[in-house]
Amino acid sequence: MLDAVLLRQDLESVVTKLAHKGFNLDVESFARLDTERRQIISEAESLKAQRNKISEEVAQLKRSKESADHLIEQQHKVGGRIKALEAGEKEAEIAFRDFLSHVPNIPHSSTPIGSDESGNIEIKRWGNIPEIDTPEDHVEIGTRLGIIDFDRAAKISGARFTILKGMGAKLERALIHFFLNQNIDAGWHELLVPYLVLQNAVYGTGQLPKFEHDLFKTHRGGDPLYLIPTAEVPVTNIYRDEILQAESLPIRHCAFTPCFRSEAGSYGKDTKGYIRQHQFHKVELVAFTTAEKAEAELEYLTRQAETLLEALDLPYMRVELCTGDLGFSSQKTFDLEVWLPSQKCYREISSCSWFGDFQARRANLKYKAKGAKKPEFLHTLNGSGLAVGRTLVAILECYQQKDGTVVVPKVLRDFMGTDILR
RNA sequence: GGAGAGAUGGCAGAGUGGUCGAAUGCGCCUGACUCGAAAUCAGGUUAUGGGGUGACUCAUACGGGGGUUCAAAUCCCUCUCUCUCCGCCA
Repeated sequence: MLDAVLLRQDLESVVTKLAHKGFNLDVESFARLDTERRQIISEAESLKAQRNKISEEVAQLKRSKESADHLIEQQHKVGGRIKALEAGEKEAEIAFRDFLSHVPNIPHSSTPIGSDESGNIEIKRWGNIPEIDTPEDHVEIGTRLGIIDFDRAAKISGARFTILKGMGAKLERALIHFFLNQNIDAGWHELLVPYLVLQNAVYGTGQLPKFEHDLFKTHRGGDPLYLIPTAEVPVTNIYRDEILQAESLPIRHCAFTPCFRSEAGSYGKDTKGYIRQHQFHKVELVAFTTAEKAEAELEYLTRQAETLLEALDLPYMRVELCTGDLGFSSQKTFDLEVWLPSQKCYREISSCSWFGDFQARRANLKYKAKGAKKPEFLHTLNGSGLAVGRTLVAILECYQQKDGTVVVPKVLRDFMGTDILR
């Protein structure tokens, strides 16, 4: 959520920046909701002040055993008006918050301006693209080796689910294990978190209210529960309603979770294979830090994800998203894309984002510097480290051999107990 | 699933209708004493929102929501969570 004060004071520049993100801010609605809210608050509060004053007088009269009937009568009327105003206040507050919660984050000043992904900027490429004359795709390889089964998965769960078998399942597990250990060794603190979360958690990271259709939803009793679309949701929310000490920052967490996405908006894209699934595995990196340290933290986090690809010797590219391709909550994002021989292009495998205080304001994540008068909102960042399924796809395709076998990346051989999948 | 007990400031823990944003202790900060430290003493120490350039001021908050009342930490309803016992279970 954006800072209402910023909008009030610098509305024009906010409008321009949001336009770069393809968002048209309704200036009139904002001004109206903002004024209405403040007016009703002022009115209600002055009445409450009056009520408190009279209550005080009543108390004094009662204490000295005098009659307070005339005052109590007066209070009756005030009480009724306060009740009405409070209802209006609540309504105005909800309307204002609802409006703001649909407004995306402002792109960072360093984010390149562009309208869609064609405006993204390549930052770097790493690794050698394997030369394969007629590459098989991971579906063919996995099916032939008997380690991936799409058909039977469809039988039990429908489209966009997959069964991994034997060495396929083990490879997925090896990657989870490898990613976690690498991240932990680099100082990221592991968390194992719930996969079902309350509504306010999904609101806190910004998937709600706008992107409800992307989420799987269930309930317990009357409370909705959402299956997490990424570990970002439970992990980012763990410090909600707390005030952290500035000296403890940055806090860096990594978490392995399954992720669940209904992806209603993406029908027709990647319908075949293991690229886009309703359920997939991911190891996520999440960092909390101060405004001053945040930009450096984005680089640090992105580098951590890159080292994982480098350790696996998978060729990748780092791309900076332009304003038009930036996610709802993000102000600056680097995507890491891995080379897929069958598609002859790079595909996203990690998205490393800096959210500024946008998520923190929604989730109420704060820190206080030593000697500071007021607590401030944290800056949050996250990125995959890495998406497990897509890494498995990249390995099958990049490490395929002419004889139909797949070489196991060096760093996974101990865990896999073999050098080659055949 | 059944029975019961709880939820108060950073922590511990008082408070059962008005003088309570809340005793007391611990912690923390500032000052005094000291060469310095400890001990001791004095003072301070929540957050959010509204108004004001500001000093400041007003409002709200005692797990969440609703109610009773002129007035609620305190009474009533409800939800959530925690703990104890029984049952069941991975």
